[in-house]
Amino acid sequence: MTATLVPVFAALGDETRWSILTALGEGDASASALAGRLPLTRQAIAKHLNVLQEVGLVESMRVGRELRYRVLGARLSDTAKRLERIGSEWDHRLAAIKQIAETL
Amino acid sequence: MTATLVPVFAALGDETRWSILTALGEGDASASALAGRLPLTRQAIAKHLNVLQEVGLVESMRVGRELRYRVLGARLSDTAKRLERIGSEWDHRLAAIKQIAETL
DNA sequence: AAGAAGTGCAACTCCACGGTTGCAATTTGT
DNA sequence: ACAAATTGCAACCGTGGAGTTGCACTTCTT
Repeated sequence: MTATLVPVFAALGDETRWSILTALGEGDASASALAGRLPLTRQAIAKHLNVLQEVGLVESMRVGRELRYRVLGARLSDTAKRLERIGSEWDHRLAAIKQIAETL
Repeated sequence: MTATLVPVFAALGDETRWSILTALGEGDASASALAGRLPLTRQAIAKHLNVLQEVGLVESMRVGRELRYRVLGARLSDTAKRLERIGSEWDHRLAAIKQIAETL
């Protein structure tokens, strides 16, 4: 469930994937439905949705004969928190190093 | 200065780039110095450092004949904040949509 | 002055990724 | 039972990114 961080960033590092996410933000939808709104083939979209699902940014559920997808905003918030932590730790470490370097 | 968000994620979506960042976390270093610690050519590292610099995750400064790089933790924190925002907005929107759907 | 250390640039290979097309399989509605 | 809608799978193509090698250029050091 808690996919490692890097693949999540890789998934978010693609413009068209964001267009799919924002399109999904208008409401849950299937790959075919999204293909109607975006300049992409259904299959291309399906591939992207798989990527997004594998890193937990999206979840799917069957509704009759269609697979409906939903954005998981929580995953974004979670990722953000982890990134924030790393960022602040980095600053602390750099500050510590600077201290040491200056006291030499 | 404030590079668009997506390229930053693309830069962070690479395992070896993280290894470079963490290596840099031990203290500022040049591409050649890093090449001594990582299983990569100096040129490969230089390319990655360019990518990281273009999205503002790293800054460089000349010291004699070498180019020394430093991690910018603040950029990570900044990116995290923006991501957090997007995530929460998403949840709000989804909640709103759910409301509407249920009151139909 | 000369060699060592470091950077910059260019060309090349390899492969993963985004995208497409085509067809089979499943499910729904009438 | 049949046609339409939807998904699933596989093969294929093109491009860009990661990495390497090789060489020229600059800058220390002695």
